[in-house]
Amino acid sequence: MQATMQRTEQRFGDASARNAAIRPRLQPAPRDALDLLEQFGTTVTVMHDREIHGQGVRADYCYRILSGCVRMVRLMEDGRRQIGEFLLGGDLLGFDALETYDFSAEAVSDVVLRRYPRRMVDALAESNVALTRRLRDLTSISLRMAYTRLVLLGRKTATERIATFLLEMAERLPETRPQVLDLPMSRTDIADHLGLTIETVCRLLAHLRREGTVTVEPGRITICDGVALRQMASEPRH
Amino acid sequence: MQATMQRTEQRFGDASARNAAIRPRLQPAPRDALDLLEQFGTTVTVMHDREIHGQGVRADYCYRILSGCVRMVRLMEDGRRQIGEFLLGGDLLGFDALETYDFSAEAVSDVVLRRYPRRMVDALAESNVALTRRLRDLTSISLRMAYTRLVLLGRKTATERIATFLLEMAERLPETRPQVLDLPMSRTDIADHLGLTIETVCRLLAHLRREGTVTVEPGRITICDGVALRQMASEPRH
DNA sequence: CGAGCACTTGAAAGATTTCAAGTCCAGTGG
DNA sequence: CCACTGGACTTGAAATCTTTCAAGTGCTCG
Repeated sequence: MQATMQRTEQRFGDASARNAAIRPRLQPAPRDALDLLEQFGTTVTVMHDREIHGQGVRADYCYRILSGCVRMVRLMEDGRRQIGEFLLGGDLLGFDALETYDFSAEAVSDVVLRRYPRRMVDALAESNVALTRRLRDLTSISLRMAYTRLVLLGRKTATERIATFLLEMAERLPETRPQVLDLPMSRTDIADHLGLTIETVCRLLAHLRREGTVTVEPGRITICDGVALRQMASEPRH
Repeated sequence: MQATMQRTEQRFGDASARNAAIRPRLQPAPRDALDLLEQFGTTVTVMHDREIHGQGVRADYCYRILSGCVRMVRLMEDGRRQIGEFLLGGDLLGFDALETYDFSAEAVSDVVLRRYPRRMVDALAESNVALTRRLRDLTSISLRMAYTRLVLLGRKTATERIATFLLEMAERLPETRPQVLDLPMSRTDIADHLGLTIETVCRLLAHLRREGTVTVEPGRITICDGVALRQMASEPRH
C-alpha cells in the first residue's frame, strides 16, 4: 500500500507562479482552487476493507477519491458503530480535519485515491486566498450534510431513512441509468449509517420490493417507483 | 431590536494596521484572531422565543453569544423538529455558514449577542491568514461536534442520550457549582435535540431522580452522582 | 464439498412513542 | 384577592416500531 510519486517534486514557492506552471491550459486561473494541489498528489490504492486512516490519528493527509467507495466510521467502546457518511468518486476526504481525524476511513470496495500531504495543503492555503476559501467552504458543506443527517437520525422513521438513503445514492452513484444502484456497501454498512439494525434494513427493502417500489438483486437495487420513494422519504406513516 | 454601533466606523484597509489600531494592548498580536472583528461588532438583544435568523435565509451576519441560550432548529414539513445544538455564552454562530443558514436560530432565553456583518468577516479573512485559519478551524470543530451527535442519535439509547446531554451541559453551563444545572431550555427542546419525545425525557429524568442520580426542580437539575451518570452515558443496558 | 459470510425471514421481546389524564404554576380578568 | 386559563411538565397504560434471538438460504472461497 505504498504510494507512488506521480509528478516531479517541486520546491514550495510562489503560489500564482506555480499555479501557472502546473496548469498549461487556456484559462488564466484554475477552475477549482483545489487543482493547485495536484502537483503534490500521489495516487494510492487501498484494497477492500482496509483502513485508509484511523480515528484520532494525526491527520497527515487529505485525499480525493478517484474511484471506489469509502466509509467514515466511528466506533463506540462496546462495538456499536456509526458510519458518518459514504464517500464516492470525486468526493474529498480529510480536508476538513483538525489535528486528528474525527473518523476512521475504510475502503468499502477497492479504492483509488489521490493523496495530498496536509502540510502542503495548509502551506498552500496560507498564500492562496481562493484555496483557503475553498477549503472553508468544503468544511461548511460537510457540516451542512452532517446537519441533514442529524435530522434523519433524530427524527425520521426507519422507512424514511431507507428511502432517503436510496434516493441519495441514486443521485451520487455514477450509474449509467440513475435508477439502477450498484451499491458497493453491505447491509451492515447501510444499517450502521442509518442508525438501524441489519435486519430492519433487510425487512424494509423486502417491503419495498413487495410493494413494487424497488427490485432487489445481490449488490444491486433498482428503483422502480421513484415517486413513491420520494414520498416515503418524508412521510412518517407508510 | 435595532443595533447600536459600539465603535467608530473605519474604512476597511490594511489588516495588520487595523489590528494594531484596535488592540492597544501589550501583546503585539491578538490572542484570538477573531478579536479583529470586534470593531465591526454591534450588540443586539433578542427576547425569549424570538428568531435570530431563519433557515435558508441569506447569511448576512455572524454572532457571538454574550449571554443566554440559542437553539439551532431544523423543521420538517410535517412539523417534526430537530435541534442541532444549543449555543451558550461565548459560543459562535453563523461563522460556518455558506451562502445561507443551515438552521434557524432562536432565542431559548433572552439573549445578548455581538453581531458582525459577514461581509466584513469575509473581507477581513481575505487579508488575514490567522483569521482565515481560525474560521476554518471553527467550522471543523462544529463538524466534529456534529459527528459526535451523529453517534448519539444513531447509536445511543434514550438513557445514554439523556446522561450524555446532562454531562455536556454540566461542562458548558456557566454555573458556580458545576453539578447544579440551571437549564434554560424546555423539555420539548431537550427532546427535539436528543431525538426523543418529551414524555421519554420526563420519564428518564424521573428514573434518574428515583435512583438518586439527579435531583429535579423546576428549571434546575442537580447531578448527585456524576460517576453513575458518566457510566450511563455509554452503556446501553441500564 | 464444507465453512463462512452476507443476506433474509419469522417470532418474541423490548424500547420508545402515542394517547390520555392529571398536576403545578404563572399570568389574567372578575 | 381569587378563580380561571393555558402552558410546561409528569405519569400511566396501550400501541407500535424496531430490535433481539433464531433459523435458514445462497454464494464464494479454499
